[in-house]
Amino acid sequence: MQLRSHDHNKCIEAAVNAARDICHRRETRFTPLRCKVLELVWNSHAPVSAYELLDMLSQEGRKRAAPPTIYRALDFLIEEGLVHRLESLNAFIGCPDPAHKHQGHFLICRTCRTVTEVNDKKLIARLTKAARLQGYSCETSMVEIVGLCVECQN
Amino acid sequence: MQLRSHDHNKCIEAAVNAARDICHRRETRFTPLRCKVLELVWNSHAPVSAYELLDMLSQEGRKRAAPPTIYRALDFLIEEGLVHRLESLNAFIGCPDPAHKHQGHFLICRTCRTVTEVNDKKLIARLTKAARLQGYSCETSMVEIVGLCVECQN
DNA sequence: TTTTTTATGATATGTTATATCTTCTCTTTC
DNA sequence: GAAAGAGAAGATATAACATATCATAAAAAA
Ligand SMILES: [Zn+2]
Ligand SMILES: [Zn+2]
Ligand SMILES: [Zn+2]
Ligand SMILES: [Zn+2]
Repeated sequence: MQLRSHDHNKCIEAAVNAARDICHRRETRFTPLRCKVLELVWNSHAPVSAYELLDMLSQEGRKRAAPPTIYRALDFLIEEGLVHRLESLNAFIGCPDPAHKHQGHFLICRTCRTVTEVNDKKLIARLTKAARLQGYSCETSMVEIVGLCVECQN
Repeated sequence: MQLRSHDHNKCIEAAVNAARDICHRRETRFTPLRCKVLELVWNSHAPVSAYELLDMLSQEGRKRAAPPTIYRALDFLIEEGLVHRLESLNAFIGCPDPAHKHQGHFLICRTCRTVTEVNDKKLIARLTKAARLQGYSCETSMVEIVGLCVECQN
């Protein structure tokens, strides 16, 4: 999914609506703070750090929040599969397909920082196999591929 | 490569000898400090953090070193492919095959913390393909798989 | 030897994340 | 509706991870 020009408000709205729906079905609490943080995460298709989110939250008219505020909200959103953490960037990004829980795998453009989530069955199969060949089980897998996106290759 | 009982001094010695050799061929400087840090990284087959290395270094009779000391040594060792960084653990581990530079992929046991490096051709091929399917190039890839090692499955 | 380069030491600070205790809010029970 | 309980958010402090910058030392080059 590339950025190009698109109505990003729709992206945000869709993400929030999906989240509300999912949490309602699971009977977990999609509170105003958690909703606000999810919106902020979805401010762009680029990953955002916890402290950037804190700054954004402060500029929303609220009084300055402390780090635990944002980390707790992120913990919830990650637990519900609404947000993923990018280990190599210490940053967070909204999941475009939160309905079914999964471990996200990511393509990161080193130039424009756009991140695309992939869900490649054959890749997952190969990860499992590579582990099994060494006698390991594969419970979760973190995959972050850095390269150039379509746009930046030109 | 599993741990079980083995003569770990041989592991350390082999790693240091290989490093000395590689740096000599490349005409890069395998200084006493860098050698010491490599030895400390190889103290076990589990990942070790930068600050743990600092503590270990202090207990070697040297006066307390400052963080840049260890980070600079690690930067060198990583650049030379002698050590890899585990992004999801903020930790470092010795490379068992430093002769040929490569991006390491890792199996991490969530119980005993043992880490095994894998170099799976088919996995690398699939990572490249998954990226290309989205129009991305694949320059480097971080793969960290968490599960249980052979020992811990029993 | 003098100059230049590279490595290390030292100090300060920046960035990311968590522990802990308190307060608030909402729900349940009486 | 009041009391009790559970979960969320606020507040404060601190831990854990990492880098910028300038000074000094050691090694290599001229
Ligand atoms: Zn968008
Ligand atoms: Zn996802
Ligand atoms: Zn060993
Ligand atoms: Zn390796």
